[in-house]
Amino acid sequence: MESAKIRELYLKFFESKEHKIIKSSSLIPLEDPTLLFTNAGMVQFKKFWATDISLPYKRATSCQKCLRAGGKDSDLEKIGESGKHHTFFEMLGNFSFGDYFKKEAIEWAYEFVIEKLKIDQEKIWVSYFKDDIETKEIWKKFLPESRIIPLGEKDNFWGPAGDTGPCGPCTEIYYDFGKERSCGRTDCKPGCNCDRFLEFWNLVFPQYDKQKDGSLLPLKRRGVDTGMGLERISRILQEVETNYDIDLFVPIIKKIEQITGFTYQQNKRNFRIIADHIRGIVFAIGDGILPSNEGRGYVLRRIIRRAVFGGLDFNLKQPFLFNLSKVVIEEMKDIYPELKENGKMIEKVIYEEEDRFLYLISSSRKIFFEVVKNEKEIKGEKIFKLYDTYGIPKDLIDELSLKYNKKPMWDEFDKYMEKQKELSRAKSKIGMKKKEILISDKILSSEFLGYENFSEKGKLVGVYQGEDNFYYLVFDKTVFYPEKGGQIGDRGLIYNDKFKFKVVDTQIDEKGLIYHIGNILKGEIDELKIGDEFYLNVDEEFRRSVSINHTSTHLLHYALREIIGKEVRQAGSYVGDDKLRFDFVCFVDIGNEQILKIEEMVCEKIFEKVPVIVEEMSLNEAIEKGAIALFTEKYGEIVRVVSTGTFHKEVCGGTHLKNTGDIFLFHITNFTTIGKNLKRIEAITYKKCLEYFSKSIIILKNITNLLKTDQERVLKRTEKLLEEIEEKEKIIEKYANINIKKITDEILKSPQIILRDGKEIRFFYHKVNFEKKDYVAKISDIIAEQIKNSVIFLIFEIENKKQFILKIGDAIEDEISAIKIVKNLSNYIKGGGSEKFVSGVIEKGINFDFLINEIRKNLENG
RNA sequence: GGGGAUAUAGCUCAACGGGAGAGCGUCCGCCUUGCACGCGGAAGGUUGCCGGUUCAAAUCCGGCUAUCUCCA
Repeated sequence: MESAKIRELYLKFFESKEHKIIKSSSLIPLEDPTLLFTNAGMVQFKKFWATDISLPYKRATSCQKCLRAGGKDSDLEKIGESGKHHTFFEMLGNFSFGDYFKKEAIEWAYEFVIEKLKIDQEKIWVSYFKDDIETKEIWKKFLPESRIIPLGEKDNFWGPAGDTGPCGPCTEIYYDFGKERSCGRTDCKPGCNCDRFLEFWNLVFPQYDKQKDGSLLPLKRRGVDTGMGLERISRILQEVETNYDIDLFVPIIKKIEQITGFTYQQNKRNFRIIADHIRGIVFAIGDGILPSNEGRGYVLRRIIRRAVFGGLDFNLKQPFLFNLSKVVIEEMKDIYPELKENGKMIEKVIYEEEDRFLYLISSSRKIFFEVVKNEKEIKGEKIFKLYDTYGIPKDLIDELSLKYNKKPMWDEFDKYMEKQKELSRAKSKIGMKKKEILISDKILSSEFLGYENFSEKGKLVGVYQGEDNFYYLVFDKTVFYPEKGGQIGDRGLIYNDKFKFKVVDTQIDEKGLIYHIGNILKGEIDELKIGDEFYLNVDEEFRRSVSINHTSTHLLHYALREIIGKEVRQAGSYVGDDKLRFDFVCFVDIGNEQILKIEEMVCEKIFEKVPVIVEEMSLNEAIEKGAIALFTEKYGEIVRVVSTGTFHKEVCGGTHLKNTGDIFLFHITNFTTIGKNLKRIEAITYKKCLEYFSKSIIILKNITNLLKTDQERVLKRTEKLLEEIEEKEKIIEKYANINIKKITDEILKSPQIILRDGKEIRFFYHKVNFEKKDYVAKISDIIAEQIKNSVIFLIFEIENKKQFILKIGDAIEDEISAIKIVKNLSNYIKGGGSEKFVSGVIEKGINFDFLINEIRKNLENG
């Protein structure tokens, strides 16, 4: 039976049992910051069990794309050896939220397996959590007790996905490949690590809610959460050896064979790694993840690198992985249309990342030798440096070591690795230290009321003092917007009749506490009490400037997508009161004309006076309505959608204007490329624009006045002037050279002859009138060139500092060291340089003739 | 979020705290029927940004920004 058929049968079967078919959610878990990737079908439904929000449906079924590559249940390292693990896979599941429970779940599962998949009843075994007798009793209706196996917590107590959330006992369904595949032990049964039994469906009965401290609370709504790996069940039904032999993998494997010229049979491990990873890569990029050096992007980068590394054995020496993406997209595009939409981008991203990694590998050899030099045994510290700093893969270190007969000390390496892990764990938890001064026993999150109001009364719930000596005040309610989503924190005043506090910044922590950071203008910190009431007043002008810039940022985002293309992806932004900055990923070149066009389009939308409307809705609804969601910040259950007219919708927590007309003016001040495929636009608005324009105009006027011309001709005039300056500089250079020659000739006339060990030295000294060290140095060069046994001492003055140059001719450089002379005379002159050339400064009040005499003494004896 | 590394000419990179360089590329000239090669010459730099130490900073110190990399 084809995989596609199984997928369809499954969803249809549960639809017939009154389940709603729900689309697979993104690999980025939108509502769960504890989770790196969506790693199970239940992720998008988690909230339906844990909270009591209203349910859109009580039963659901889905085919969910999943990635297990980072975090606690990473399968990344297992890929290749076994034929049953994947980083990317599809999970079929049916779910109940406070509706049906164990009985129906098991009955339907049995029905589906026997009736629809037509699996022989004799082949079915199941396991259950040892304390869950209820489940055992239900299974006894279908299967003999000998094939119903109790297992412990490790195998049959599931969850949670991430650190917290729903979890509970589960029951697993196994396929029996027969005694001949057994390990032979008499107690061989499901849960045994041999090849006889393969688990293919896990039915979880969530009934607990795991808390951050590890305790289990009863779930608001108990339910059912099942997961059947599509690849595994396909393997069983298609009667093939491993997951990699099923119809979903055959085209990929074939394509790899075609590209590499090797066969799957020759190199199963690498083929599996590549085939598995390319699917994960394509789907991850398809969901908007890009390779980077942190977070999800970094995991993606590692997957791509592992795949490329697997391909190195085939001697391809050039990117190949990107060619495979087409196969995956072609195979999956009907079920996951986002792949087709992003097809070209996916290919390009993979190609560039491959190219980058191949470059890293080719430069690794050089780095390797630079670090290990002649050592036979490579110390752990050095291996660690190769791995940690330069990112050379462990396998490659082994390979290079073997080839050049060196021994890496991996035991030592592990110690360094362990140290690094501990350090990261420990440090990342601390952050900025704040000393508690007062704190309410009831820690609640601060309520933000500042979208509509600029002023509000609030009760004090916490006081801290930071390392920066600012005080941090927390209130139950506030109108101060904390820094998030690129928008900077509010400023303003907090006061009552005894106390006045100036807020210079506002921040929020992961619990949702909002800190008002600043210093005391009136009153004493000791007099504050929990529960004291204060007036909280945001600086309205400041807030307005920030809001102008935030709404402008949305317009800029819109214009970029219109003019450059929908594929531009926001990478970060800064929204301040003085300016705005917008970073974005973009694969094409952008010219100055396009920047002008973007600016024009933003201005147009300002002049059109378009209303800006803020609505609240669920995230799914927002996405369905076409709102852009960035996921750089944690979104709550309900999100704010900011619509600018009818043409732009964005999920955004920031503060905005009511109408784009209130921006008045918008001007792009800077456009730069800040990294590969990463560009940045900086812009100003309204008052800053006016300031900027009038300043520019005044400057321009002053320039035209100075150049005695008008605006039209000022550019040409300037160009001409620059040309003239260049010409004149050449003339100056020429005359300087003439002058230099003249002075040089002058100096050459009067050498002092000094005898040193019977050898003649010609000593030249002079005060010269140049204010450029280069010229003075040139004089000494010419003299030294002509008189090989010369010592030249020249002094000159720059900015009231008496400076000198001391130069030694080639013929006597072995006997006389300029640097040594300067050292001997360190009471009078300071400086340094080489043996042949020294420059420096003469101490105040030192007589020239005296100095000459001292140098002469050095030349004679020193 | 934490650690390590890097930032110099259009590109790849040099330069013990002392007068900013090489190779490739670009432009001009020569050679050649033309191309490639070869020869000669020239242009090209705020040494990422800001501050500090010093007589003197590409170099040392601090901060910022960006990139690479490992970890969480």
